[in-house]
Amino acid sequence: MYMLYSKSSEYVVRALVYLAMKDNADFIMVKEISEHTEIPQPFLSKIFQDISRAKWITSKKGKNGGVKLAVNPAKLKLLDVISYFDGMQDYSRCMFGHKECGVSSKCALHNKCSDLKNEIYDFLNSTTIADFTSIWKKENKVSLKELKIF
Amino acid sequence: MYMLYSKSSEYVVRALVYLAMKDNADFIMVKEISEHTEIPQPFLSKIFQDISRAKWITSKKGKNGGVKLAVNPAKLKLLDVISYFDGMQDYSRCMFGHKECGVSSKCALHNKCSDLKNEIYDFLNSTTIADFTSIWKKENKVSLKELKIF
DNA sequence: ATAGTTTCAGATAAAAAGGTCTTAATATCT
DNA sequence: AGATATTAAGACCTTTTTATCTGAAACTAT
Ligand code: FES
Ligand code: FES
Repeated sequence: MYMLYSKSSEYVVRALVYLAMKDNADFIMVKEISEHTEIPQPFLSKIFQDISRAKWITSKKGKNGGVKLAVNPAKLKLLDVISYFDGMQDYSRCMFGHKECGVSSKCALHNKCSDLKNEIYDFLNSTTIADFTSIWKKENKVSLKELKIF
Repeated sequence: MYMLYSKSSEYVVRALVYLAMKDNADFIMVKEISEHTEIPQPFLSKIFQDISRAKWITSKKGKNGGVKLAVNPAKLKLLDVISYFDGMQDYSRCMFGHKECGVSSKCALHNKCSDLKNEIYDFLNSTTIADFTSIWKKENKVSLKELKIF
């Protein structure tokens, strides 16, 4: 199955959204996140190690330890998250690698392809982790502002 | 790097477009296709074996042998090609696998996500191999009708 | 201090994707 | 018939991705 990003990217988005929905005062155990997001725990640990290096979270060992967001989720763009794990895509490249297309002339689909790529890019570039949380928060009877994170 | 399909799918689209642009009277050597499309020859052979089973091409061994389209490229949808190699995607699933979303309530992005997925789906479902050939053909001073394929 | 808890770090393993090679079969040409 | 050309088939290899395991380090509470 192929979508726009790797499994690691999907997982980390899911995990970060979970964190963004919680009160950011306490550290949250990887185990808890793993259970709620259905991400294999050892794999999630590894992913958190990675983004800990990127300073998106802070972690604490030992009792009452866990992980906690270190950045404002409203500033964490999907594009950044995905690029961090999968590398930056070349959105100017023809989706099917026809290299003749666009050089001296264009295929009939060139503009249609570009439009689609642009929409994908814009979505990933304009969407943040925080964007996913809004309605869910309401359901949980907690609003973003009530949480006063950052 | 992650796009919407596997390398095999990308390759086969490129190869099929190349075939669709040629006079369909003769068999064309895999080697020639490999060189023009910059697909590793042994890998391309393998792919052709696959789509030969699917009856999209016919092949002939021995001198003057090669491969040739067996179906009208205007009937070969990208979605079919990609599904054949990568399996059918679940376009209803949340892109990030948040399973709570959409059940009792939706996240703020639900509609935006759905729109994007739909556009991807529509593009793949409405585009055929033949759609890529039009302008290139003109460059090569050969029109689709002149070729009289099918 | 000590015991218990939890992440850190790195090694390792399993699975999937991408790519190559070799031999056999088949067709054509002379 | 024999030589040559070309795909078929499948085994094999490599790399990347996904996932797991283990021991050490760090923190807390008692
Ligand atoms: S062939 Fe890809 S955009 Fe024209
Ligand atoms: S969380 Fe994916 S569409 Fe709402």
